[in-house]
Amino acid sequence: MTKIKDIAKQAGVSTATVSHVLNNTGRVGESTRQKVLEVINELNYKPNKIAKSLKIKKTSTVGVIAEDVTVFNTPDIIDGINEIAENSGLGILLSNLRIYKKMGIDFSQKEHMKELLSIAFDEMVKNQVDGIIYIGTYTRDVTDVIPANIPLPVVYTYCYTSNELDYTVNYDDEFAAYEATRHLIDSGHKEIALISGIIDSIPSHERFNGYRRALMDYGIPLNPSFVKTGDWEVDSGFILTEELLNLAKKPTAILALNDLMAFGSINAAKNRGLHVPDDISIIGFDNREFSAFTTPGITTMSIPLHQMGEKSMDMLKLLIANRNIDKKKIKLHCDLLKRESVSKK
Amino acid sequence: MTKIKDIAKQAGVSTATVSHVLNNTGRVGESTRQKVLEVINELNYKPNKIAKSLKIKKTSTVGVIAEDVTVFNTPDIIDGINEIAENSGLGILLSNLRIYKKMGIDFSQKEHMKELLSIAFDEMVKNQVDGIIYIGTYTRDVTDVIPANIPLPVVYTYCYTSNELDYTVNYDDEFAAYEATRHLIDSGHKEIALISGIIDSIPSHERFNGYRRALMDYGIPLNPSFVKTGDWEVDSGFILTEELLNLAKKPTAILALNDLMAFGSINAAKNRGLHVPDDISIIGFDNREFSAFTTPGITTMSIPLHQMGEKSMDMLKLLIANRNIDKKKIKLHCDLLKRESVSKK
DNA sequence: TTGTAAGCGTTATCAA
DNA sequence: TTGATAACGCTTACAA
Repeated sequence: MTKIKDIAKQAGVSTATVSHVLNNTGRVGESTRQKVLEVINELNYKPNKIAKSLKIKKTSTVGVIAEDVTVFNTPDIIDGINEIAENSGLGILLSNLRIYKKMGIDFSQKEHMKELLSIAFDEMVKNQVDGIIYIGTYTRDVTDVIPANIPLPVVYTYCYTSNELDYTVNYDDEFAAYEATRHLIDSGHKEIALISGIIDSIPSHERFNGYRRALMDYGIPLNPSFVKTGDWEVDSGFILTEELLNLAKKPTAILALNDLMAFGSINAAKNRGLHVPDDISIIGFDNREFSAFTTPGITTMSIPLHQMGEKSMDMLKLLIANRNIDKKKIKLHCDLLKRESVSKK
Repeated sequence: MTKIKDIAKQAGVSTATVSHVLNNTGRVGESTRQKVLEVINELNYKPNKIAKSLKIKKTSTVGVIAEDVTVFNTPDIIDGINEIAENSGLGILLSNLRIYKKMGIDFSQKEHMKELLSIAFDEMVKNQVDGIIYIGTYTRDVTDVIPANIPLPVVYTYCYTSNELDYTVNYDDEFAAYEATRHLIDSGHKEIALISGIIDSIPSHERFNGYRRALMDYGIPLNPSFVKTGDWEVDSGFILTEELLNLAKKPTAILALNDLMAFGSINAAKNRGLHVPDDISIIGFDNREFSAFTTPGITTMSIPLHQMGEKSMDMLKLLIANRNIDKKKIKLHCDLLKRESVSKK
């Protein structure tokens, strides 16, 4: 591999001079610069970033620790990170924990998880990355599972931390659910049921609050028998919708807190001979790719994944540059994506 | 940041000794080893891999250049790469070209593309990765767009190269189409139409061959009016299926060469009042996530993405270790995934 | 078994 | 405007 010394020799200058033309550190005569550039080109020289990093104590690469790249939210977040990184000359060192593959969504294996995270963060430190972005797979509190004393700036996205000093980028669950509910109300619905995810999850909680607040704002009493608790999976959407449809007073619309359950919900309605949305409107959450392909297509809340990646990277850049950050916790808005599963009442 | 020198001083030994216990380079007394380990732990020392890499001229990280991480095939391939890398202590430096975002599937912008690739590969070289895996977004020949003289081992996956010295990992399009067609034949169909992708694409070509060979093997004459050329998008599946259904002699089954067109095809059939699969069977290709959520679920050929990642990484490891490789071109088999869009005739 | 010291390819200080 | 050289943190002869 050709190195700076070779260039220097060939061009008849010192390594210092070569380094200066390479980095535009100024103070080098035009003719010398031309000569050096020429030789660099001729020998097809590529500067060794490892050596440079060692010297300047900065790698210009950021670590991205993803709990699982195969989960639907992750690729778009990474894409957003990339968009900013690319424009800033930053590289991405990717660590894929493969958590979903290794332990499903059973986050109770805290010790195992702690171990994995500890290794992943250590690896980033050893590789001297300038900062780290952590991408969760399900929005939840990761505080008791992340290592203590990480000697680098970290931004957490698609997950929370209970430390108010941590930097996080998320979307606004409460507001999104409010908007979803409001869309149903705007469409003339008053009997609006809710199919929630597992009860002790942050999104379930927040989204329920949004649902309730929307009903209140529009003077619609919350009917407890309209609130069902599922487990985020298709089957629970199906089963709970059947329960809802067995009620003496049936809902005219259902807010399912994710697209998977919305899909189950649609199937249950169809199964009862009901037409969606003519007989009953159903709205989902997440804007999973498949929700454009169901019959009918699912009206849903779209999570700003790409933007979450961008914001995370923006934040991390500021942290790396040691600049002041006004807001440590960012919440982005979701967009209502209208398809065919909701109609006017 | 604490370094080897600090450990040495604190433990009262030389840096050489510390290095030896760190790397198990043997020849160090048990009591000294214990003492050193103790100090390392106490000072929470993390070896600087940059310095190490510079010295040993090996980074133990591989570069992954993905044309677009948001395209459906890429995350699973990366996951496969990761599984092997993780077990081998290899890091992943990720370069996301974002090609789909930047130029759609218009691969005619060769010059722009060449430029992007040249930068990406150069960046990997500068970062001294030990080898590179290139992940395409659509199976095609990338020969005239990849840089010349890459001074590192490279494995190409989900794309081809016309250089017989290059290493590639792909799936067997011809065989997969053969299997798909055979499944239709096994189900009693004889009037089997084909909706192909754009004509000058490798998968279209190969899959057509598989379709033809299956018909031949089972003594079914190929009916030219049953062969339609689409563009991989939903709409073309819809339109071409309408054409097929307007034929005097209609097919009883359709092989759509991707799930998107299969979806369009199903919609066209439904639109004509036909029931899928009772009136007409439709089989897709790719096993996109959404194909489990359509009505009916799409029977399709599942691409071994994860395994492609694994094989690519296996191959790259051998190349890095300078070991002999018997097969430069690997083709993996796809699996038939039965859902509800095909029935016995 | 342990220590000394050169060197990996850069950058940057200081002197010329 | 240019060059000589120490230093970044580690590994690894080689010597003790």
